[in-house]
Amino acid sequence: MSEKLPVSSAGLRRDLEILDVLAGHGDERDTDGFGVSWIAQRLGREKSQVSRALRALEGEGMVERDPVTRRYRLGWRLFALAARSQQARLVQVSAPFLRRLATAFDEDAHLCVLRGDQVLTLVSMPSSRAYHRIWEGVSVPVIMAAAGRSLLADWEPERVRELLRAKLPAGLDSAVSGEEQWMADLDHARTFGYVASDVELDDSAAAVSAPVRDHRGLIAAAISVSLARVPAAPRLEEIGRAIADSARDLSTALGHSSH
Amino acid sequence: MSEKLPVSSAGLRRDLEILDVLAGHGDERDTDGFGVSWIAQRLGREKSQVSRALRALEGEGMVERDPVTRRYRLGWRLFALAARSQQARLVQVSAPFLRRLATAFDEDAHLCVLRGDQVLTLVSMPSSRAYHRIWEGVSVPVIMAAAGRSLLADWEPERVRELLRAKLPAGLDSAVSGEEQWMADLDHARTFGYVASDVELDDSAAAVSAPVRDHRGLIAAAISVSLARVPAAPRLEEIGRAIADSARDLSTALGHSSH
DNA sequence: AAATCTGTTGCGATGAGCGCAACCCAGTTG
DNA sequence: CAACTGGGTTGCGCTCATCGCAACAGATTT
Repeated sequence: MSEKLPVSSAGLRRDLEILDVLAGHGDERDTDGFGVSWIAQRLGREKSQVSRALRALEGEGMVERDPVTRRYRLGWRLFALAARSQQARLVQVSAPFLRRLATAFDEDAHLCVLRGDQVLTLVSMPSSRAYHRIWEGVSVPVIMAAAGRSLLADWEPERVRELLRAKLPAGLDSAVSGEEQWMADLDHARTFGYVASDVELDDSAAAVSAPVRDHRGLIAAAISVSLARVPAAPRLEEIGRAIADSARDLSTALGHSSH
Repeated sequence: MSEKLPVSSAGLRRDLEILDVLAGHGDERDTDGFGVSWIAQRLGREKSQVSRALRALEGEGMVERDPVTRRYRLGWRLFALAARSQQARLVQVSAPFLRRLATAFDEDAHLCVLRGDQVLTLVSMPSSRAYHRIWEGVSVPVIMAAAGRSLLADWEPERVRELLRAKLPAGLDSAVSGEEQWMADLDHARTFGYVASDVELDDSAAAVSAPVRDHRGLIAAAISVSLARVPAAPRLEEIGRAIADSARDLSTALGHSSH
């Protein structure tokens, strides 16, 4: 099982793989951190390697070790760094807008950005619903995410079609219709400032999203609200407009002077 | 200037020094990032080294490069890592703080988060008292919970008033006075970092709570300590300050850089 | 055009990190 | 008790990834 990858900085990649494991893979249950062997097995790496890497990371404050259970978790330094990243500002500015939406409809409201062909959720304002999956920090393929419609709204139609053809599930008919649906959705997002879509992977029934623009007018993020039940058409439109309004106000707060 | 330190993992240290520089600059002004040479000089390292390291970091999403100014700044991946583990870490890290408070005052200490308009208690640290009600996993309306004052501290006043008018029990006089009391409490929480309130549904006589902020600067939770007897004013203030201190330290441990 | 300032890259020497295996330390089990 | 299991650490040669220099390539400035 000896890897002969071309090269880059292998150490960095190893460290980041470890941090990714420690960040917990979405499933929230295991809250006590993880042990060396478990991580090593999960990554398919040598225990010794992981052990040494973790000690180094601990020395730098990137991870912490529970002195009694001897398990590792992410450390203070990582969080301190994250606080200084560009995204932190975006999050702070958007918080009140998300809160407003979350309480107005009592549904989860999210702020998402596009990273490559993945949609990354930066913030989730939870509703009062019983139990909810945590999406913060999680990436999903852009074509699977409701917010994807808003994030791609400004793309060249050709590029969108390319992406869809590469990524859309193969079934021919559904793919073609899916593609047309997508183009219509993007059009709707551009025209009305919001777009509704049924959601593929969330447990919600539908979602509405709206693009957020930065000071240059580029789409920097998307607000998305997931709906547990699909409302009647007029109500859906009303919700859509509310979200579009929020997105526009947020854009203004970010320095976007509305065209 | 060739370093001959004993060294453990030198690469990691180098990478983190670079990230620190990118994060650093303390000042919040319009930093559009830093160039290779500047960073190299600041760290006393070879340009080439820094250049290569940065490219690797960029490839992993730890830093991003402005395509026009060619300057680097912290990337999305740090933020995503932090956001993903935030919830789990909150529970872990808060435990010692809660325990310290619980033993210091011999009163129950709780960690609560906001879900929509409900307050959910994640952790309860029991005092030595005989009778102890279990709150973990229990949701109560935000306006009924002592911790609510801390959790809403960052809300815009209009939004709070909206919520109160919708939810506060109808009796006209009490509602109005209740509303004013609430706004005063929120003000107190913001100014002093803690707030005391008499409790509506607990069997305790009063409670003190304090807001906890995460790496994004958002109020992620509240520490609350319920008091069996209302102490004299000076003592109450002392307790409040202790809780505020705990909350501040916990915030720091979560990566909140107190601006 | 020369001078600077930026950032990237080719290359040989060398030392840091890899993987294996041995080891330590607790708990379990027979 | 000895044998076993599963967690984690460490000793040690071998190899290859990284270091630093110096040359290079663009932009800007003089």
